Amino acid sequence: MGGTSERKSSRSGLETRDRIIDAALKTVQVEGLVGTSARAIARTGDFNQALVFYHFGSIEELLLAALQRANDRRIGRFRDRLASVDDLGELVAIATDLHGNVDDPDHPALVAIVAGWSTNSVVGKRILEILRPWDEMVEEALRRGLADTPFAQVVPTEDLAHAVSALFLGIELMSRLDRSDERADSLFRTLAAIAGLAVPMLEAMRNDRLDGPA
Amino acid sequence: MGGTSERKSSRSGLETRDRIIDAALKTVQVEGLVGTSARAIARTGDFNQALVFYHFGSIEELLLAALQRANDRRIGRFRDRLASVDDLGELVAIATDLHGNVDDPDHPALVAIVAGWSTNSVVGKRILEILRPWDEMVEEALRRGLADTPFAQVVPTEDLAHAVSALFLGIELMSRLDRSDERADSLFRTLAAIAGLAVPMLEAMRNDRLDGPA
DNA sequence: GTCTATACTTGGATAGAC
DNA sequence: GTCTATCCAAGTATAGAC
Repeated sequence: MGGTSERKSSRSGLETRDRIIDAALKTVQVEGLVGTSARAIARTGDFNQALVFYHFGSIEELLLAALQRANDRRIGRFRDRLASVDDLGELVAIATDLHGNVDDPDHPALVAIVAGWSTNSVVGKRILEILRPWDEMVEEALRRGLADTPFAQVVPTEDLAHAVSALFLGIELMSRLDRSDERADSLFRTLAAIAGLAVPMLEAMRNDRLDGPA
Repeated sequence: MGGTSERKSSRSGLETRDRIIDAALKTVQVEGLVGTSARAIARTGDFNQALVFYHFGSIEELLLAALQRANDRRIGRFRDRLASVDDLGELVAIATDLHGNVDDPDHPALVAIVAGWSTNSVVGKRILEILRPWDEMVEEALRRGLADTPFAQVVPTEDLAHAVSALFLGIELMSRLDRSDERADSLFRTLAAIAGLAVPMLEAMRNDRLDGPA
C-alpha cells in the first residue's frame, strides 16, 4: 500500500499505528478479548510484537485507542442520520441497521472491549467517555421525538436515553453469545411494530395539545 | 453429584470444589476477567493451583461452573418473588433489588464472565443456556402482568421478555464501568414511575374488556 | 521510525510424592 | 484428594541494531 518497496521498513508512523489498531480490532473479534495479547495482535497484522509497546505503551492503551477509533467510525457513519431523527420509528430503524450491519468489523470488537472491562473502573470511566456521544445523540433524538407530548413532561429524557443505550448494549451482548440466535432480530421487528403504533398516538397527543389550551 | 462416599484427607477440604468456585468468583470480581488465571484464583482461595485442573480440567470449565453456581444462587433468592409477580411495578421493584444488592458477591462477577466471552460462540451458547431460566421467569411474569390487555395480543411476550433481559444486562454492564455513575439508579426510579402510571392503565383496559363483548 | 533479539514473568497443565 | 515440583508455552516489555 503506497510503499515503494516490498520490505516492511520505512512506513510512516501513522500508517503503522492504524495497522496496529485494525489488527487489534480484528483479533478481539476473532479470538475474543481474553485471547487478545500483543503477540496475537502482531500475528494478525503480521508485524512485530514490539511495535505495540512502542506505539501505545501497553495493550490496555492500545485497546482503548482501538475502541475510540472503532466508535468514531461507527458514529461517523450514523451521525447525520441520528441527528435528523424525530420519530421513534426511525430510531428503531437506525438501531436495527446498527445491529444488522454484518459487514462492520468494528461492531463485535466494540462490544467485547466494553464488556470485558466491566469490572475495572479506571478503564471503565474512559470507556464511558468514549461512548458518551451516543447517549447525547439518542437523547436529542428522543427529545425531538417526544416534543410536545405528555411523556416529555413526565419522564426524564436522560433516563430514557440511558435505557435505550443499555438496551442496545444488552442486545448486542446477548446476540454475540450465539450468532444463530435470532431473538434479537425478532425483537427489533417487534420494536418497529411498537413504534409504528406509538408514533401515530404521539402525533395525536401533539394534536390534542394544539387543540387544547395554549 | 452423589454416588460413592467421599473422603477428604487433609485440610479444611469438605467441599474443595466449592472453595475453588467461590475463589474464582471473587477473583473475577476483584481482578476482572482478564486477570483471572488459575494462579490468581489459587492465591485468592489460598489453595494449590493444580487443584483447578484436577477438579475442573480447565479454567474455562471452572468459570462456567462458577457462572452456573452464582446464577443458581441468585435465582434461588428471587425465584419465589418472581414467580408471584403479576404487575409491572413489582417486576421493576425486583430488578431494582437485583441491581442494588451490593452485598451479593455473585453480582458483578456474573456479568463480567458473560461479557468477556462474547465472541466465543461455543462457550456463548452454554452461557445463554445458564441464563435461560431468567428469560422464562420474566416471560411468565410479563404474561401474567399483561393478561387480558390489548398488548398481550399485539406484542409477542417472548420479545418483551428478551428486551427486559437485555435491558437489565446492559444496565448492569454500564453501571459496572463506573461505580460512581448514578444513572442506573435514576433509571430504575423512572421505570418505577412509569410502571406506576402503566399499571392502572392496564387495569382499566382489563376492565374495558370485561365491560365489552365477550 | 521500524524491526530483531532477548530478558524476564506469568500462566496452563501434568507427573508423581504424600 | 491434595500438594510440590516442574515443563514449556505464552505473555509483557526493553535494548539496541538497522
